Amino acid sequence: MPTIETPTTDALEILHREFYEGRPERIAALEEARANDATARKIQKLRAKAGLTQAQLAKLVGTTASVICRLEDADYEGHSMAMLRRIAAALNSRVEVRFLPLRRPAA
Amino acid sequence: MPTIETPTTDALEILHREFYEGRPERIAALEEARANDATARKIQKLRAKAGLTQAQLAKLVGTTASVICRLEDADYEGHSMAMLRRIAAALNSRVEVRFLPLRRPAA
DNA sequence: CAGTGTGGTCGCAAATTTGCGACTTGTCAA
DNA sequence: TTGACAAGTCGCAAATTTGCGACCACACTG
Repeated sequence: MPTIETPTTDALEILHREFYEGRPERIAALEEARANDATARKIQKLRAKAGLTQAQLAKLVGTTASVICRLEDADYEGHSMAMLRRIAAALNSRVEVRFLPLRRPAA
Repeated sequence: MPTIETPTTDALEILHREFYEGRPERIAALEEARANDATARKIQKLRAKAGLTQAQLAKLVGTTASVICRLEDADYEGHSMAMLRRIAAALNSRVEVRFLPLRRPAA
């Protein structure tokens, strides 16, 4: 156990230092989890904004509620552009993907 | 054949009026083709910017050149977030997806 | 010409996602 | 409590994507 010298009020920051710092593989996994969660919530938000239940959106998209539920699960790793586009189309939107420079972990 | 009254210099616009106007299904297909093409070119551009050949990027990503080639094909319809993220990670980037209001076909 | 490097196509097995029904949980109201 | 509804979980077959080798076309260079 390393001596902790920097006082911290943020438990998350401690965790970050403990498990991720200097470990690119873990950082990639973190980034991936973050991206999946972000996608899931965007779908959920878009559906909520349209005032639809999962079942209603499912019908619009041409699938079932359990599928929508899966897409809105933060731990789901299988997002495909095809499905995202179907969701978007049903909600009168379109999907845009962007490649951005890697967000630098707070110094 | 409808009489064309509005003079046009843009063949693409004529095509658009002929085949897509008022046909939501076709418009969706168009949007999809557009999105696939855009994604393909973003990958290509990102790779070019990094100064890599398809084979080199493939090695970084952990796959083969033919796979990269396929991803850069404008007609490829199978883009997945998982693969896009692998590409991004190899090129020190991250992927962001956004749902945008449907672009209104030019009035 | 032969040799090499880059981009591209095709086919097929392996891995992954989608489709969907069955079932559980939680909430709200009669 | 019962009924109804929204959300969520699980398992499995079907569909789709990925992995990868073999092969073609081109351009360039010795």
